[in-house]
Amino acid sequence: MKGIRQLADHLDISIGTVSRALNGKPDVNDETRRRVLEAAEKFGYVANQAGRSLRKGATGIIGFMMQTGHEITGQGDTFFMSVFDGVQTVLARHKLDLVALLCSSEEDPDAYMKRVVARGFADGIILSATRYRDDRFGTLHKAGIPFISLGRSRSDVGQPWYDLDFEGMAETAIDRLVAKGHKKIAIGRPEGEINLGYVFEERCHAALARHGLRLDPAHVFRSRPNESGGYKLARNFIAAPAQPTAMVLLNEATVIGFYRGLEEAGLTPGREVAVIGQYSPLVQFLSPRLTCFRPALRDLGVAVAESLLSTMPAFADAYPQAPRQCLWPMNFIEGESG
Amino acid sequence: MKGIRQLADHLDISIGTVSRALNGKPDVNDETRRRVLEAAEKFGYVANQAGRSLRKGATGIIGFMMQTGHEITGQGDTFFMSVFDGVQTVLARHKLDLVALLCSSEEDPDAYMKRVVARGFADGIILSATRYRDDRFGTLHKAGIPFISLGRSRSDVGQPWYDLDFEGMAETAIDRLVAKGHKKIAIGRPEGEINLGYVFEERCHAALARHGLRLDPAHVFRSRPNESGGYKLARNFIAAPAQPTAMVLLNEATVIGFYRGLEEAGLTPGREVAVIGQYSPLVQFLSPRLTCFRPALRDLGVAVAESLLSTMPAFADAYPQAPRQCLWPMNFIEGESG
DNA sequence: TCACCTTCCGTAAACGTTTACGACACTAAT
DNA sequence: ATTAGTGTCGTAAACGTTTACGGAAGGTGA
Repeated sequence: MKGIRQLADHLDISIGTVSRALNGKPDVNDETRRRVLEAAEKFGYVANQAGRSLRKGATGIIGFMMQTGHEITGQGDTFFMSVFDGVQTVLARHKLDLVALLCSSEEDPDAYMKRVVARGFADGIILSATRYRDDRFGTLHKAGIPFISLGRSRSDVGQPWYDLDFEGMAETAIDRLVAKGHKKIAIGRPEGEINLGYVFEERCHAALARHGLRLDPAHVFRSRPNESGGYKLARNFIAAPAQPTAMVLLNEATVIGFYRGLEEAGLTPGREVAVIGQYSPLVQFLSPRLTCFRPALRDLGVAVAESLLSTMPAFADAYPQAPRQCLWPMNFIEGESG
Repeated sequence: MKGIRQLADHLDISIGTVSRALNGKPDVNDETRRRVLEAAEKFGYVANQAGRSLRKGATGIIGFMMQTGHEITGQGDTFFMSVFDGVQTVLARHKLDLVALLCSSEEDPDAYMKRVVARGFADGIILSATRYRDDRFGTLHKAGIPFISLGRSRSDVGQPWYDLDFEGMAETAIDRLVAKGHKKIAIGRPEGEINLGYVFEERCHAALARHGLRLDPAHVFRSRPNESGGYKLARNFIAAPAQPTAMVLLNEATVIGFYRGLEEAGLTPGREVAVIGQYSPLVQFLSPRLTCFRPALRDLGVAVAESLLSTMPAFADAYPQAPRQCLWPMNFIEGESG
């Protein structure tokens, strides 16, 4: 079955009617519609993507941009897969499809975004791994393509955004550590321009100030958000001046390496050193169990998708009051590590 | 800049010439081409996806199909991201783009594949998470769409495939364990219809037979390929009849839970129980370090992409001798666990 | 009977490209 | 002076849909 032409010929009606029947337009006889639907099902006919989107000016596709180098944000697969799952349940209601736009580590993300936009690849975009300065915002804004960012940036252009509440996490973690008597608290943040590092450091700084403490610049550690980054971080931590007694980390893989580094030095998380991090499925299988913060990721995906659709004229009606911005809460999970 | 029409008007030449200039066709004056390229760059013009692929009958897109539920294969993000990276370096040579086709956990993978095919979404497809029986092979084969599978299936239709050499891993692991004196060796395989479980069990069975040993059916454990699956697996392992002394696992997350389960029972990997698994970036940060098998994933991506392109008429010339099938080697890494 | 409305369907244009074809100007060879 | 060839470009058709428009057939009310 090549196209609508063949389907129409087979049914001995015009392609116009076939198209209307398939798209649920009102002006087609019930019996005719039934026949068309039946034949389409039988032959496995599905409208060609290119033809349809050329005519309609819309693709029916929502793109989720990710970078292929796997050490950008340090969010693991379960993170994205859970978010995707939530996004898809919303998109399915409108027959929209989700695809992941994979930007190679060899291509500049800003240039990649320009290409995607110019080609008219997607009707809406979800951004991740947002940087401190991020040209993708401007590109999408200028092109008038609806988008939402998972993570903020200094380059915000008034688009909707959702972000994990690392600020709340910073506050709660610091409060807890201070209450436990810690005075010299260190933090780890990802290398590079990922925006959440800035947000996190700033808020930790503020939270400590509230308690009359200061965040020693020598106690702000940058590392790649992976296991070996965490391992090196542990060595730097141990060798740091004015030895800190607690560490707040953002990333699961970093925690693994950090644990190992401590262990090799004869230190145990939760005893000599307090460690607090972000939840991932493996943290409860670490020993000692990690004290951490856990966001509801599937629900986040749902909320993000609804917020995006609420900015798209074709779907906005269905989501009259989707929040445009949100700091997504992270639940505290008490472990043994801090 | 809306389209080629506007670009042509601005340059005061015809759209045909603009198109030819942009596409590197020979019959266009050097000076004219320069002007066109310059203007296109200046205005950020990129050919519209729909128009182009409608006319050409090709999209310039290669799709990598993944399932959104994150416990299908148990391969983590670093696995796919590394493979993607390799695939993209090859695709970039031909101006092809890679996108991940995300099949929702609520949609049947076979039905999803049918939709993708009928819409004419991609020029070529890479399949992952192949099942024992997998209708996607038939769908793609009938539609005549070039594809390759990362993993085999009983539903193979003569398409190219690449697969990690779990057979070699099984042989080597079993040989090693037997040489170390183990007689009762257990294995873990993923739940469900993922094909590699079948392959792996079969080969372990054969390897043991070579040594005059048998694989006790009670020592073949099925689990979800995640941490809690591995944890439960440890409890089952410990309670198993005719207590086995060694375990061969396929998946990194499973290993984490398995370690924890053993530890809670006062058992140490590499002492009371031998454990062998698959590499992931975190295994060297486990304690004791995991004895494991490591595939070169980026290179695998390169090879897979080249094999796929070698079956596509438009690109086949560049890859005259890409292997159509390959069991991708996994390097042995000696650890402390077995 | 006529006018008017409704229901259903066919016709054809439009979406933005690529490319086969032919036209034109010029050069080179006969 | 004719022919053939080369280099460059414009024209228009085609790709597979969706949809505005109009027309035919039938029903309804005056």
